[in-house]
Amino acid sequence: MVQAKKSFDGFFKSAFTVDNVIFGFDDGKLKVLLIKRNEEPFANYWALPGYFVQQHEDLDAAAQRVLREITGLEQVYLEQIRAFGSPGRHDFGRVITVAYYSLVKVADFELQAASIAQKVAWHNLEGIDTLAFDHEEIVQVALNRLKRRIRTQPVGFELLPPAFTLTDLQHLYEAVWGVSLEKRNFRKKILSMNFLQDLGRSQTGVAHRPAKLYAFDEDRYHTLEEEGLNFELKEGKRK
Amino acid sequence: MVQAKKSFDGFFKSAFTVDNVIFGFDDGKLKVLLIKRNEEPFANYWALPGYFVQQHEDLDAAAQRVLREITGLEQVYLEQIRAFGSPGRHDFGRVITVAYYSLVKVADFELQAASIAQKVAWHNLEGIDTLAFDHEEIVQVALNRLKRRIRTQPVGFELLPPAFTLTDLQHLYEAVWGVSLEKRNFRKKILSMNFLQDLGRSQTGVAHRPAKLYAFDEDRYHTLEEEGLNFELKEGKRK
DNA sequence: ACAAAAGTGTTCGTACTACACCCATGC
DNA sequence: GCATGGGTGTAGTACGAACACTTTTGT
Repeated sequence: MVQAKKSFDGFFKSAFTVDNVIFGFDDGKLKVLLIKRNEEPFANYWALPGYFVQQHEDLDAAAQRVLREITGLEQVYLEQIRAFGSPGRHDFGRVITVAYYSLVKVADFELQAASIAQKVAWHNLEGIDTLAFDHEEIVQVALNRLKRRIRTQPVGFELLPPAFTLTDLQHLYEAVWGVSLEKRNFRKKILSMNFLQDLGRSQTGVAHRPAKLYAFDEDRYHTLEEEGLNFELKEGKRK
Repeated sequence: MVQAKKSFDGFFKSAFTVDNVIFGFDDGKLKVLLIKRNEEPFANYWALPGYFVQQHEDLDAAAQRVLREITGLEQVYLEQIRAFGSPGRHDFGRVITVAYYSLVKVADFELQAASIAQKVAWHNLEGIDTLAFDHEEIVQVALNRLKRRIRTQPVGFELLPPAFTLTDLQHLYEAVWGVSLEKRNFRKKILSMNFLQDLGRSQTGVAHRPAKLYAFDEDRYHTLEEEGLNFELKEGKRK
């Protein structure tokens, strides 16, 4: 066995990292959390938070660690996107990265610069230009994944505060898909699925009729799902 | 820079492999191509075809190479699933694998045992029990991906011969989804999308009314897609 | 003539689309 | 009282679901 391993030694010269596309939703816009690197390569470039995976660390755990270091958050939506591994994507040698995306509630934490970063900041998705490594591509792929996921899985709520209005939810879908949706139909569709809990409270301090607040009832959703509900929204065609 | 790299040397001790879930469709059943390993670890186990990625090789290219070695095929549908990387999934050290799946036409090639394999054979998806490494999990994830993909992308045709009948196509969907579909509705839906080309020929030598043969018109599909067609089939509820 | 699969048309209900007006609050 | 977004009902349409019989071939 040790004999067998010997002949494969030549392959054990690579490293891998995880990179995390952390999405947030604030001010009606979809955001991504980026760090300004202070290490080579790509020092002073904006980049996705990520780091090398430890020798005995699970990939998911590594992604979670990166998330925790930057946000302090533990229990958030986290899903692997895929691996990116062009040779030559990293100066130090062969490094493939396993990309993840997570959905967080922006209000839940204060940004904190980690050891790898000089700065941490939310960026609007449109305004993103040159990022370190192949991170622009990763962000694109992450966004496409998110667009599809929120169509058929109730993950949008991960980006909203625990109590939100239907309009908040609609704006979220509009921001992610880049479309505008018809208010009445959107509300009917969402409410007909019956997994939103009317909190019996309303907004306060707004200069117009205050909107009702709702919460996503996860238990109820799972019950309905067992019973054959299939969550699915249409993107519509309007720009 | 060399200085900078030095401190990261500890991370460059890993290897990665690609593993390929090669799907085929034959005899009305969905199949997976497996090899019987002749090397440690897991010698004599059935496994997904896969191998170490070369130091300067692109991931997609590595997956293609594995496919070519076993099937001789080059231009086939190939898509990355994701990375699997529990520590301890490989005896030789830290090895993560990047899994791919491909869709091939069974009739297009003769199976040939590669250097890594004693035997190569198609296996029915149900009959799969113990595989090497975490390959059972990978097959499951691949199957789930395929189930979703064929709902909204015209990839099913990759599994069928260039000329096929509507019943062939229906059986394919039924096999992948594990449901039975209603013939008239299925045909109406498919034909209404207008991207199947009626070849003007029919089956021969069957002991019943011969079925018309169709081909998937890829150019036409792309045109229609630009114009806003959205391909989508429903799984239905019937078992 | 019989077996075996191909092929087809209609009805019904559901769910999406489009659209315009009144309501509650802050200033 | 005015500006601002919250909230609702209805009619038309399109699409999916269900369903049974005739047609063509080989044996």
